[in-house]
Amino acid sequence: MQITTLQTIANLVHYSRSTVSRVLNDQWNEHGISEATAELVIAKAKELNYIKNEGASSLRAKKTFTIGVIVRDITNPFYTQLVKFVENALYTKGYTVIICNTGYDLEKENGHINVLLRRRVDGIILSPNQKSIDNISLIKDRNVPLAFFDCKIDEIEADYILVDNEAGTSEAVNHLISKGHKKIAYIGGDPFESNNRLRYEGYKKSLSKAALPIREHYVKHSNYTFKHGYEASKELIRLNDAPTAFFAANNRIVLGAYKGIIDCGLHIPEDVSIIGFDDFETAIMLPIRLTVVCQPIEEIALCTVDLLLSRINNTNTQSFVTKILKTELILRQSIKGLA
Amino acid sequence: MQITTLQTIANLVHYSRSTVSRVLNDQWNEHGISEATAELVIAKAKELNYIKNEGASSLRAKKTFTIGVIVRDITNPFYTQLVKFVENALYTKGYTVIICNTGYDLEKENGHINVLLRRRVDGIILSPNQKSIDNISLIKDRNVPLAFFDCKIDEIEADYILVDNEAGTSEAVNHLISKGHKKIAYIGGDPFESNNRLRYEGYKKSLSKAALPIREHYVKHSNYTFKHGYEASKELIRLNDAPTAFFAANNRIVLGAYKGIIDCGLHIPEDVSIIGFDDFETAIMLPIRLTVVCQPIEEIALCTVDLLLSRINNTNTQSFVTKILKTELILRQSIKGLA
DNA sequence: AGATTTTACGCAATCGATTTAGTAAATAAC
DNA sequence: GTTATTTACTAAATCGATTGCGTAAAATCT
Repeated sequence: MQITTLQTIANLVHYSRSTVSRVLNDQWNEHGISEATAELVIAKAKELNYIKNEGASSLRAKKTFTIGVIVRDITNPFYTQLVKFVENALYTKGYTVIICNTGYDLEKENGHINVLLRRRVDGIILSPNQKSIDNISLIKDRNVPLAFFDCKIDEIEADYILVDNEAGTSEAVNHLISKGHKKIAYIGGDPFESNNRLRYEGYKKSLSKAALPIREHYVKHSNYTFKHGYEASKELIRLNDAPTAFFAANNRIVLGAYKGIIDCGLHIPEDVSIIGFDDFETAIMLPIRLTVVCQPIEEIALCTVDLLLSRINNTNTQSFVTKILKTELILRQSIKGLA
Repeated sequence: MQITTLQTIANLVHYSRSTVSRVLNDQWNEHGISEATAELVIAKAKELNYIKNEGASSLRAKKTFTIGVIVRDITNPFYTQLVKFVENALYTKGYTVIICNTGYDLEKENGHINVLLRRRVDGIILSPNQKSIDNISLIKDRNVPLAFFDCKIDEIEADYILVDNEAGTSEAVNHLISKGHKKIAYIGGDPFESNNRLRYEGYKKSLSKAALPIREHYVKHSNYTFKHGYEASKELIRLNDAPTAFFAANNRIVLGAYKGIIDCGLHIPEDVSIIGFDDFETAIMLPIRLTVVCQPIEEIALCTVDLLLSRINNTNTQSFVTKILKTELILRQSIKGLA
């Protein structure tokens, strides 16, 4: 049993491929094809259960209606959500998405990028990484439309959709200060990553503005992991002048810190207040619901998709854009006011 | 600036497309092409930064090295994990994955399936749904290799990779019974879904075996949501003869029930014991770590991929297979022994 | 030297859909 | 009764890579 092609239909209705193609693409009126012919073709196509071969179309059209989305850890709920919204938005616009999970592995990132290029995707969305520079240049060299979200790489000029990390963190730390906290720790991620640097800037600015000292031993950079949050919080708690509040730079760290605090036998927020960057399901599931800085994930996704599509369709001719979205402070239960 | 094709290279090195193709596919020795020619071609390809157009290859080869994976809710960590492992396994085998999230929307499922068929994917992996039957027949009608995981649909003969829901639940309920519980509630999902039916069977069998009555008001079927877990647990707690232990049929329900118990002012496990189906990150993040029935997610993913690829490559000629994997009971803190 | 084999390639069809540039036949206009 | 126009299509090139079949030229054999 052969697969039905345009030719199959053409042979059976005794018209040419061209005619069949035009009918099935709803262009028959514009090409002087009689309604009777059109109906015949459509009926035959339905009868044979014809499904167009997108690959063949793409080859001819030099457009695949496919977008690659590369994230580092799809199991991180921040990315899961992002991917979900991106997929949905692109689906609505008629695009198919190839989601690539690199697991922080540069080799795999490289492999995925090569696959996407071989498949001639119309564009790529990427949450970049300092170390990805070489991989990214593979894309830029090919002039494949590219949009970054989540994180900025200073060395690379491109379209970025970001959130205001500095202002978001400042708002969080200001909130802690307004609640009477003076000893505030910063448990951060990768010290070379732009998000972390900006969040740290926000932290420092808020402290300075309130004339509070920035104490180095209250600052724990390392990486965005549960483990780091866990260990850092334990170390901080053991200090003689232990901080009364923790700012945690992402969803993983905040969970680790939460657990670290509990495991030390302390209570949140009575003994230690905690606030995290990123909102996520578990944050409201914890017995003490976490106060967090929430990123507008859906908005990030939609903006990124819009921007990328505008590049693909050449409707946007301005030079590179960096769009910075606002975060939202969500007050819940993990912060206590000090007397 | 034109994209480099085989023709571009052929023109520059003054050999035919065939020769260039053979060289770049490492078939030059088998076709009597001299090493000098091969080297020249390879050098020129590198110089021009040639990247093969997979679409064109696919068209010719009638094989796309693409697999569609359809899940209902990619933000459910169970599916996120599954998708991650599937993607990784297929990546290793040279396949690209198109992940489709339907959000429990049959229209969207239909749309996604049509996209996958138009793209001539080599196979589809699907977590099915009673109501998906019509959509699934679109795939079966086309003879596209298909593997199901997670859930069985009795009406459809196909390859299934499942877990032993009945035994897993039985083990969980037996554990509760062994800890002295006699009043055990079942908070379930969709009563028409095979997983839920089997889990319920396991529940009933364990009770019967222990000569415990099956009390209807202890059984709350509805759907696999947080909300259902939350509400059901509250209703159960309000009963005069409230159960001492809850079995929750998935990761969402168990979280809802957990929250419901806490919100009623009760303590886990002192006042109520709870056990859930599915392990997930939050389960160990909760202050009382949840005892759960763990599904072997990676194994499910690998088995499904292996089975699907064996169908695609025709190395497996046996008729439909249903593979049932074992679950594992993970004892943590949410179950208390009754005196 | 002539026959045979080996070396080193090329031609052209093919995959399936799209599109430009036509053409034959019917109808209308003058 | 011509010419112009409209109607209703078609042929063939194209997208880029692959492959079965074929062949010229060089090398080897007898």
